[in-house]
Amino acid sequence: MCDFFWQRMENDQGDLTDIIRGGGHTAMASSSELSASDWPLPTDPTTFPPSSSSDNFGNPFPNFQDPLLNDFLKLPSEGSSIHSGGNGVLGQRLSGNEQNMNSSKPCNIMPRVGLVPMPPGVIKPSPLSPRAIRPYPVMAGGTVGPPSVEGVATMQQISSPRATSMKRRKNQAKKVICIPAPAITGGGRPTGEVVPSDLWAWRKYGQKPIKGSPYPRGYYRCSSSKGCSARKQVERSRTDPNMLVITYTSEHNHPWPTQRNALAGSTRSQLAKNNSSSSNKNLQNNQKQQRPQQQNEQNHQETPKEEPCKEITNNSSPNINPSIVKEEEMSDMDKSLDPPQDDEFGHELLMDQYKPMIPDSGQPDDFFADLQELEADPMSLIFSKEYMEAKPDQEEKGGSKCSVDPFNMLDWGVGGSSYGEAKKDL
DNA sequence: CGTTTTTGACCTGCGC
DNA sequence: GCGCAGGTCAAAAACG
Repeated sequence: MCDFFWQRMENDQGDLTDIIRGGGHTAMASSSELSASDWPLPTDPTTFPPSSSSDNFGNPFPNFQDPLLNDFLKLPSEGSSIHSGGNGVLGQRLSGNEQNMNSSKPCNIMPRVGLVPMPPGVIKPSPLSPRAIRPYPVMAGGTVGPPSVEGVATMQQISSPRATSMKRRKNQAKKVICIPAPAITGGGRPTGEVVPSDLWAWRKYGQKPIKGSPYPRGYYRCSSSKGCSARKQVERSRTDPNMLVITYTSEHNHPWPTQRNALAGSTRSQLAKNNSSSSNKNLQNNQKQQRPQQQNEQNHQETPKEEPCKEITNNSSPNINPSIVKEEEMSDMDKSLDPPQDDEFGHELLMDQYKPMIPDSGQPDDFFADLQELEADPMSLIFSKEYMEAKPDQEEKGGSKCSVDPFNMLDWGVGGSSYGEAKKDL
């Protein structure tokens, strides 16, 4: 399965632009605060080791091997990642991200994944941007740089990193993922701030309005590891606000979820959002000018990475249609792996798949245990919540198969979000 | 104290 | 060569 993907990657020399689209965006378009963590994004945690072959180099995510990821990246049933026909999304050029959105909404069970090859020969060099690395002396020398990233050293040796990075900027291998985005509610203004979180810790380092798009694009850098050059851009589809276009660039050069001790900043907004409604603290926060706008928005749509867990935890996820979820997993997860036989939400499945995959993550044994605990409810809960909110829309929209999609993501979500959550807690 | 988010400025690539 | 657009930097502010 993922093999296919990887193969393709190799074939294409990694110069791929992969577009993975989350299905049923419309459904997801709930007004709820979809937490970032709700979105399982590709993570290449586990195998991050330098094992990556040179072939993968061009591939921003050569190391992706974790089940979740694989699943995430898994190709449509046909297994043809590039097929442009199926979902309106597939086979479309990256440059036209948005265009992807335009196309009809995928209604098949595995519509979410679409892969688009980048022009061959484009990225052989290194997807890494020297510039990106610049801040990290360690890597700058090209000596300590992430072993897995061959190009890193190379890139770094280039003088005028910035210039270099720029040159490669456009040619840089990217992986584009389209997922249903939290709806912009309450006339919320497009901020592009709704960023799904994945297993990695991302730090936002910039935001820019994109011409032609009412939604700004957020630039995120992996903060899990200082030397990590992994980056991602998050923006809403101009054509379909309900869709989030996440573009991953470069790869993580460190073992997965390095502890994210820095909750300080990250949690801030989330908590604020969370509590904003109820706690005194919130009042304070609200009163504080601190990103008032954002908070407001976030309350509705933003990505409270941990929020979901906390708030939703209590809600059992009756709303989630297990069958749906399962279906999802069957379609995705299963394809690559054994049939999910897990709890209703397939948590176990994910967990199982995950654990083994994270050999040297350096995470404590109880790491997963904790994750599982966190995992148990949160995700499903989150989604359930989402689902509830989204449901109306779905029905309104005709209850097409897509309507169910919100949960198509569940399979990833379960893994991704929960892990993300867990990570944070760790 | 360490980290994140925000945001204006800077730099570069690209098209004309 | 110029201007635009995109990507990144870095300082300030805020949070736990």
